Amino acid sequence: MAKQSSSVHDLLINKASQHGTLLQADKAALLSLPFVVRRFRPGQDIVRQGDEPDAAIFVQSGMIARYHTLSSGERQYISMHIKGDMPDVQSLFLKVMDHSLCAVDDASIALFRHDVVRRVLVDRPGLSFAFWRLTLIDAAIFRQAITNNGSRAPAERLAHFCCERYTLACEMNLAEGNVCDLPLTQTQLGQALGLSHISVNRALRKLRRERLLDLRSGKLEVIDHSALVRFADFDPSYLHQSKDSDLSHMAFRKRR
Amino acid sequence: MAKQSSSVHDLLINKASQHGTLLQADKAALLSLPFVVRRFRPGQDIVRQGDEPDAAIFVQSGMIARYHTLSSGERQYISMHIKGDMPDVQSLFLKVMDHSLCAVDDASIALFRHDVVRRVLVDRPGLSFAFWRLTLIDAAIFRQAITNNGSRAPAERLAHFCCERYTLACEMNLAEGNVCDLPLTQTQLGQALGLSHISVNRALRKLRRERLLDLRSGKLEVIDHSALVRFADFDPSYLHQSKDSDLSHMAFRKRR
DNA sequence: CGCAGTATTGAAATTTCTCAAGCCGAGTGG
DNA sequence: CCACTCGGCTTGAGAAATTTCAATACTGCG
Repeated sequence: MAKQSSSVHDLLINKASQHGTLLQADKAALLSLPFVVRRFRPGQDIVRQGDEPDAAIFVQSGMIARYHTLSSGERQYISMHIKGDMPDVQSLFLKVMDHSLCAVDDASIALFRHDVVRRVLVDRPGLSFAFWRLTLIDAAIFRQAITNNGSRAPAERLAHFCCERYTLACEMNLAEGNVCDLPLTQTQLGQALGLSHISVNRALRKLRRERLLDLRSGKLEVIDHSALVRFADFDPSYLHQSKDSDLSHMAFRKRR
Repeated sequence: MAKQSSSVHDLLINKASQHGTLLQADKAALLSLPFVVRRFRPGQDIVRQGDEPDAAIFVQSGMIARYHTLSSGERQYISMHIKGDMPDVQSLFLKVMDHSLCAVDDASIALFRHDVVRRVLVDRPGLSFAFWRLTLIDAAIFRQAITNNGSRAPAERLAHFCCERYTLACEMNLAEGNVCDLPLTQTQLGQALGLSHISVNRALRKLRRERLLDLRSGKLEVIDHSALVRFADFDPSYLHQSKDSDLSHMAFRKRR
């Protein structure tokens, strides 16, 4: 399904196809979208809270993160994004950024101008629905983060986060065996999970000792997947990976 | 702008108009949507995690809440919704519910069948964009909840939550002076904010003593708004209340 | 080789939670 | 009209968890 293609357009079409039923004209419209590629260094900001970007971001490689900055200067990471994600579709409709985006490691981003994308979406409901669905899945992931950070003890919380990251990496064929990239420092994990970096370290030690997972040098190794899922109380259905809403019956062709 | 109208259709049109530029045909399409009204008692579930609803929910009155149920049975509230909210647009595109919805107090809900709504959205990009925008604001609120629950001390956290609820109530003309409904018990507040009900009580005591707000018998009174906002580090821009993305230039009319 | 950033660990300080008990107020039934 | 009950609120005190502080290792890169 997600074949190894270096082309941004192919990636985009694959991603949209996973979340809607695309007509040939939809795919052609995507292929017609111009973009520019930019590279970012670890920690570098891509857009900042308060900005009014005029382009949508598509991740080609690497990991990027959303985060909030509190008035105290403290940082809270909101979500992580990898190849194939469009973490900034919202800026198509919400002019002012309410959060920032930064590169976590070396990342390559394709930028699609908002006006061009909007023009395509007006005429192509099939594409609108596919991208809309992607933003809804994003929202489902936010909801899980609320629950995870609010209701689970440190080790369970970290385990749940790792389950999610591993599952999403697998979906994009980015895992090699039971290992995938997770280039976050323990401090950053703490800022994502609402824990001190010390607690992250101790949670991690526990997960290692119980032989559930290992996480070092930016690589996550899932040692015992089923035990890990059980420990973390991880139910992947919120990721809505199966195209569970079959919209193919919809009369996309019917226009006047 | 939001005039006192008892009609669900008027409410719906007002809401959509606040988030997009609607053509006459868009409004007519909304008016043509059939719905049924249902009433719910406090605590009653509207849809449950795992359900596959065939209708979207529009809140006519009262407060309803999203929540997750953990395998331990513990409950985590995700978000609250009042008159004019459509907390379940996502089920148009994500078949299986990843969370539940329940009534917090007595609530009246209008139900719009998915197939009918989808049919309208296919032909009316202006409506799609308006509702899409609403789901994106929902997502922005989730992001704030992650940050609020992850980064703020109990009193600040509760204060921020109250700021948000009060601001949203004002937006819908549901506040009388500096008072609005907030019919949550301290236990429920704890389940929303990731705190024990004891901590909620102590946070509340602090906010009362400092004369920032009062909250009792389901009513929130904002005593010193500017001091409260400062204390909570509340910046309402994430609510995107001003229609900050002006899409009116878009060629909605251009169809073939 | 050495530096800077990251990881690890212990121990003290603090926060938050749990447990337990009493209070208050609305609704009920004698 | 009053006693009763139930759920929610309030408070204190001890227990438990988490954070902070501090010091030491480790690692990759120039």
